[in-house]
Amino acid sequence: MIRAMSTENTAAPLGTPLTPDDHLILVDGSTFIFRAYHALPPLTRKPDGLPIGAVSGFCNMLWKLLQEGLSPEEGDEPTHFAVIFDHSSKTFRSDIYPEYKAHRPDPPEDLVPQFGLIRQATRAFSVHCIEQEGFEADDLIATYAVQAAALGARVTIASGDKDLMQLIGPKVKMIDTMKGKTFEEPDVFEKFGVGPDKVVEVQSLAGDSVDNVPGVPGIGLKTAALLINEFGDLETLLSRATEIKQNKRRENLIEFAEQARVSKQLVMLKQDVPVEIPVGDLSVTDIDGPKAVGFLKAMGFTTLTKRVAEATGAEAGNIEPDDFQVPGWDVPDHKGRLSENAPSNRPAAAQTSSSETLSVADGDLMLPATVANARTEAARNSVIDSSAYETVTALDRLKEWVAEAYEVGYVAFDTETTSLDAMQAELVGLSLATAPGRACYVPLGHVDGEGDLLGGGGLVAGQIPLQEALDALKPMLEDRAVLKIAQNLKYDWLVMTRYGVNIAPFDDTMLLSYALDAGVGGNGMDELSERWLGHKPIPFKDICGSGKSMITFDKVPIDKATAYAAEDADVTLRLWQVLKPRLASERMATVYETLERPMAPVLARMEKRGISVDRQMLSRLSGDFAQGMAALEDEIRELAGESFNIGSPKQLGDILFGKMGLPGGKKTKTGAWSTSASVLEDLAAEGHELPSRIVSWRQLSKLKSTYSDALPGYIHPETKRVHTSYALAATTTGRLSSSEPNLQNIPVRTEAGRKIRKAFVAATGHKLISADYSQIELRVLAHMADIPQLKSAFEEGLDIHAMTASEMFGVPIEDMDPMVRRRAKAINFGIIYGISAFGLAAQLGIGRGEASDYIKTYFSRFPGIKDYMEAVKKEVHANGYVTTIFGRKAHYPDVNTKNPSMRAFYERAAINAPIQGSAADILRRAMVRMEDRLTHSKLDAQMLLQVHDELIFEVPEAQVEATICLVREVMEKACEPVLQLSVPLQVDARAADNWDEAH
DNA sequence: TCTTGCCCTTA
DNA sequence: GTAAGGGCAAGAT
Repeated sequence: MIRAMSTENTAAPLGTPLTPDDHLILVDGSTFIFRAYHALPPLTRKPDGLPIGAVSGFCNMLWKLLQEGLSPEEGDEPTHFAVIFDHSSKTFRSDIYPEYKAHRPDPPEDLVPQFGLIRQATRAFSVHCIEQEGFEADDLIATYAVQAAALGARVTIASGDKDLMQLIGPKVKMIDTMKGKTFEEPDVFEKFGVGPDKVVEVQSLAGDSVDNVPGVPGIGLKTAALLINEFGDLETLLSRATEIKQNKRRENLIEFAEQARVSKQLVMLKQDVPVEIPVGDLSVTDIDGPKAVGFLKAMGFTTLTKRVAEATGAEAGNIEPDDFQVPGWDVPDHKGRLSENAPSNRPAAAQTSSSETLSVADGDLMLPATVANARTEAARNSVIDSSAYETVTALDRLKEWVAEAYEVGYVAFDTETTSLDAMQAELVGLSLATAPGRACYVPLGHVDGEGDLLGGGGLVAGQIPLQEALDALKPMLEDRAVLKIAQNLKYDWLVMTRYGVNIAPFDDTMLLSYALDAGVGGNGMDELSERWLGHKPIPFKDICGSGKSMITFDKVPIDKATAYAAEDADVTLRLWQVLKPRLASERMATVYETLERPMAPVLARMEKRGISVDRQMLSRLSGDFAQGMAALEDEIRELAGESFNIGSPKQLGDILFGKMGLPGGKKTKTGAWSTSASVLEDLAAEGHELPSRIVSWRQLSKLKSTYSDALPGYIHPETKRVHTSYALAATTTGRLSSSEPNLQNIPVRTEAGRKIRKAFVAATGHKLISADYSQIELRVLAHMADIPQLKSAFEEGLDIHAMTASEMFGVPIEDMDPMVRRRAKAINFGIIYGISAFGLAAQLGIGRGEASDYIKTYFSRFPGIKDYMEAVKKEVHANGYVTTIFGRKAHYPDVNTKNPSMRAFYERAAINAPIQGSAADILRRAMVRMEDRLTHSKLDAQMLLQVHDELIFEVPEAQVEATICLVREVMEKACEPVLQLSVPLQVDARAADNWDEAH
């Protein structure tokens, strides 16, 4: 219903003064225009080339305001309503201070022709459209607001401009419709530290860089509020400035007193504009349906036309579109010139470097940072309405969406399926978005909720047949002219490739976020949406439930599915608009384009291939482990004198440290005695039997539950292989992680553990090749910290730990005592981990003082390491992040905490990140190149797994030698050509029938 | 039924 | 001392 325009509304006759029963809404047109412009894709235009993105956004916002009003309370309908615009940029303020708003760039050229259209739109909606020469919209709003409030009427100002907050009072509130936020007196206090009556005083001191209001140098909002609260107002403060204690502040207040006074005149809104239209004349009138529809049709806003026609009862079919000329819009000329950049004419532009995309999308005149900031601002201010999406049930309609994707040049895309496991997931539907708020859901596989034995569970009627939909979508999804935008594309890529669709090219908002903000927070869609859009998307739980009662997406009613799924595409598109421009402005485009984006399809293919595991072997192992555990359990029961749950650290602690009275060592963080392996081993070394049995039992228990029992459950029913899932954006350093199952922690250290590894086997006629970097992190460290001894040791192929020991303790490398080498090895690892005496002592089982001495010795022998560590610490404290050799950033936002142990922790992490992260970058580079190199060499080897410094391939037996050779070359030259590492990279590679023997 | 703590596996 | 994922027990809900 159209409350504001309802015919029941008893509008006051013209000229009648307002009464306390009246409610005036004043819309700040300028705020609306700029937000509408930045919220929508820049290239939205009519077929004749006329840009109309801002007009569209404005109409939608105005309609929403008219339809919903401003407040949920009944009886708050406006009796008076107007949209106020700026007339021109020249006002009395530029006479006072020529620089006022002078540094503002001219409005973007594609916005200019839209100003007039937006005024027409306002009138088409039968809304008063107010502007007056010589005055800003703010002054008109101030005048009307003050007049109305003086008569006792309530006033609501719809704006995002904080300058208007000075008007807030008992009768006047402000609402930011984009943020859905209302501002009343307490909110002003929160923002300015003073009440509305003092806002002007504070602003005149603090100034405003956006409007070029100078203020007083060195005084910001906080200080200004402090001073005004102390002195009352600006004049009092200036006259008593000599009393200020802080030297600089006092001097500035005296020197810039006049500037502050000018600032006050600039920010103080004029409340006595001789308005041409009296406030009483702003009463609401009924909307003229046909008039509004005529305008909307002329603009080509089909959705809104339909809505307005429905709401007003206008017969849309019988109304001709308005026919009008836009002043200053020379159609042929602009069309011809702009079409160079028009999406339909740039098939190759879809996946370009981000700087090119920017210039195409936003005009050559805008700096990347300007675009990025504007997009961030616009995104935060936009509103997401998940009830406004379209459900596509007709093939023709789907084709129109596809056509729109071609027209725009990009489309946000998301799949809905029956499973989180991309290898098992069946397609249930997919969603598309071509502009913020413009999204749809295409249901394809929804079934009736009653999937019982009596039938039911059949496809819900009215869905496009799956194959027809895929046929309509496939060309677009594979076309290089359309950029596909997804959140975690690897998932959708895997699902779609199983339906014969190879998505390309693409952008991935999760990877954009990761390249820009690794370590800041999560990169999941819900979290990004809250962070960047201030919007919490519908939780998956609300749609499908959770736990045992969780339903698969195909059982979700289509209307609910549409709200959820289309919102995902909408949010993804909006996130892309915010994040993509930041690549250029923050110089992270290369990282994203070489280390992140290309990894998604590479990993997807690895996951799809999977690896073979020997189910029988694992089953036998489980039996063996169970036997071993049972034997140990008997012994343990005997030794403990009672039966208890060995898997419970709590019960074990009671037995060991309570009943048996053994000396407890470490405590856990909850204050309980630790029963960790190191504690138990210490007790065992003192001759206690029970702890050593526990250690053995735990080892078997771990191998059984985590590996031999669990792995067979991951064997895919059709491929008969195990398909892990790699997370590309889960670590702060740039490493991958693997889960379901985690194939990056398959045992290797113990004999029993290696039996698990033996169960990973090559297919018949094939071998597994394992190729791993030798000491890659120490090599990276030698390069980055520029340590001569380390570099020459690697150059000469020496045993690096022995060399370190020799350097530190002055012993010859030949016939070195293994204990001495072990100490040096621990120190080398410690360095990589951001060494502490505490940690080294724990590792080597020595005293803290001794460990500290080792570290001192190490630093004196390798002073470059110490310098490097200090430099990294300085960097992370100054910037909040550190970088790898290839420019990846790892953020540590909390590194400046005052908690000394937390601070030390973040510092160690920051020292480790460039080392671990650079090594991860090198692996990524090798992986991105590997497939092409294999193909070009006519090798059929398949990359299956990555374990941080190791790659596993499956290779036909006849190609083993050639493959090892090529793999080694690609890996060892992974830094080139952009970088020549100052140490050689060395790769060890072997082939065998199973992973254990290949390793 | 979900979350936290503990412990263990890898690089 | 760095970076991860996962199983199980026990406590929280």
